[in-house]
Amino acid sequence: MLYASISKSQVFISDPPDTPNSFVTIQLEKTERVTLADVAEAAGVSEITVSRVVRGMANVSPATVFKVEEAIARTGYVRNRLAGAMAGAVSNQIAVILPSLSNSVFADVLNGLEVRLQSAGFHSVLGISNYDSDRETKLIESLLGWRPAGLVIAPTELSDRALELLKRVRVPTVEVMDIDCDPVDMVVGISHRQAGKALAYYLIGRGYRSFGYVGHDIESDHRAAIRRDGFRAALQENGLDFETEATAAVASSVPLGRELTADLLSQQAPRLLYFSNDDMAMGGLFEAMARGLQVPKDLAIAGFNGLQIGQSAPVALTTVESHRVRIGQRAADQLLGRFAGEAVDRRIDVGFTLLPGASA
Amino acid sequence: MLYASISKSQVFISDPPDTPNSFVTIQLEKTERVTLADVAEAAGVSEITVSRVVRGMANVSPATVFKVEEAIARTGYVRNRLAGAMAGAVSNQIAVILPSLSNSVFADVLNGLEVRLQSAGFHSVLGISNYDSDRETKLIESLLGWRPAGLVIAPTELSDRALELLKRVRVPTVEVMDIDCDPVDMVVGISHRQAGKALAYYLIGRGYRSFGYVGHDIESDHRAAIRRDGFRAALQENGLDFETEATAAVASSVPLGRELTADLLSQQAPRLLYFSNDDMAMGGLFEAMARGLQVPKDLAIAGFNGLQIGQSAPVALTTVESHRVRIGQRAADQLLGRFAGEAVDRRIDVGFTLLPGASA
DNA sequence: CAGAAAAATGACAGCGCTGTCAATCAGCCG
DNA sequence: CGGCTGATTGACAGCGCTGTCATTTTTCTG
Repeated sequence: MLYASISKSQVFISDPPDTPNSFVTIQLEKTERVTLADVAEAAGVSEITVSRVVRGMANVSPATVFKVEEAIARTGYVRNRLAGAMAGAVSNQIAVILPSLSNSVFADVLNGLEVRLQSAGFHSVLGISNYDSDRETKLIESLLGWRPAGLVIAPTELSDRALELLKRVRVPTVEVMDIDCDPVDMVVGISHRQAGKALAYYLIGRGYRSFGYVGHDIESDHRAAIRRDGFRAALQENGLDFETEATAAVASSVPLGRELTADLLSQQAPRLLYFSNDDMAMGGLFEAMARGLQVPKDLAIAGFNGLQIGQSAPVALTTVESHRVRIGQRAADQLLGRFAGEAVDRRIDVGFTLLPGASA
Repeated sequence: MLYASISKSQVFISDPPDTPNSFVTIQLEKTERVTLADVAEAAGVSEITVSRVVRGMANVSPATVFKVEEAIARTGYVRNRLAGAMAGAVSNQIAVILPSLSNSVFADVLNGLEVRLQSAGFHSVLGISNYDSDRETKLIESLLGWRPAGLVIAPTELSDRALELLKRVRVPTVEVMDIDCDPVDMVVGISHRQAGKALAYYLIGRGYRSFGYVGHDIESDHRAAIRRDGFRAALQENGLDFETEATAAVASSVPLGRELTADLLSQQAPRLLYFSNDDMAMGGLFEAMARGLQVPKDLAIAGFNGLQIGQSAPVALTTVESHRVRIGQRAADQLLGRFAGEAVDRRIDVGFTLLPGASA
């Protein structure tokens, strides 16, 4: 029994029956891989001319462009960027390393990046570090192997080896998210410490004096830790501190926020709960609602990120908008500016926005 | 004024003051680009031997491996995969094309993909089609230019040109999300039509007879359209239909769900609202709560996707879990299986799971 | 310990494209 | 109509690596 697959390039053979189906690739045409040379011959011009047409360079006559484009269509040529990048032209790939995609935060950053990069003809090559410094280093090494035009990274903790790699493979690099650091090259983000402090000042100004903290895995998510430190510093400036803390060494999530809030509420709870982010805060809000508590009268809630869903909740979340999409966009702009030879700032603070909701 | 940047490779010059800062790259060492040949010389072996060590091939003696690794460390060699891929070894890049990243649905799929691909040593190269068939085609062309080892696509509408490209650049391809189609090569997902029908059957079985639909841009999101068609087909089998519909030609979001629900509720509303997805349904839930309506007594709500947040809401959402992360993982597994020469199924149905919540 | 098998290592030829610089051609002047 | 300028076009030499096959070295066997 022998039947061709739809792609016409493969055939599955199920005989002999005692062995599992084997997979065979069949040579269909002799003209398998169409190269520049094939197109050049078909068009009656030289390879380099075809190359110029493919790259959209200006110095080719309209008549020749027409001939070549026709030949490309006729031969079914597909540009090989591998060879192009090798031969000296730069890559249009940008390495992007993020800690996680489970949380919408980094998906937002990636989204912002993609919007800008794609319209400028670049592609992202992705790596997920999972908040693991070793993995981050491995990813940098592996991704730099493709000699990307640029690198965007939401760093976990750049190892010495990582810094060494970045130095060797000179590549424009943008660190994103937190600007409270000494960047290797460029950095785009906000000050998470200031974001934490600003929210605390606001809440103290609103009259709150009793605070609790509900957080996820602060060990790995150091930016969440910095926000908490900032918040706490502002409290301490006013002779206050967190009365209680509920944390768990796992990733943030709505159910985790709900669970930890439930734990806290079973004891005597503080007047206001500061959550490590909006996902957690939504969990807290839901738990309060489920218990029939009035927010903010019985329990006040504050988060971080300014997720859309928090702003649409029946009781809008008091939080800090972290402009994640904008961070991605600005990071892309930094790279594009650098490619264009412009002088760009090393440090871009996109700023955060306090969103005074109804929840605190 | 002249100060060196941290990367040691660049210098910012702010003089003369009337021109913007200019950016100058300085050649630091003559041994700029370390190649296999450099390492080979340093280790006293041939290039091909270094290549074997770098690629972790088995047929090199431990003593040689040691020598070479030492030389690599000493010279600071960084593997150039561009050249490697060119010279015949296959790429470790997988092209991934998704319609959007604004919605967590595709971020989840990407997350599932990354988990599997990364642990097998592959990277994703990303493209966002924005539900635009032309852009999708352009992306396919551009990404295939990198001769990736595989392609994963959540198709919008594969154009003839796209199919032609896929045929020419023979690349294992997995279409993801909806399996109600004739795949080019492989497909992994669920039947959105059946998902729509299943939910409708369940709700009819629960006694509901009055239905309304609240949806986002069905024109571009054809999978949402298919779910709606399936839902409606089940209604019609029972002599029912949507009594009202509220849709808007923009992307789905919680605020949109809330807004459209508010519009509907200002008229006489149906007993149950079926939302195009969970984001929209959360908006509906929030609007109902904000109005003090009892869910499901006053208004029943059903969605699609099984987002975590919906399951943590005070009134858990009745919805259909679409196993998005699993779709990503299985898609990766399909590719990895194909690379390993295994015979893999052309169609993988990961199945959906009805989540009977409290909202309907 | 000879001889065969297995393991380790290397020489060589490209992969497909583009940067560089030279060659050719068309347009235009006096 | 010769000579000059600028626009087109092309020849050539790699980019850095790996597949193939040959060669050398080591290990094993009777």
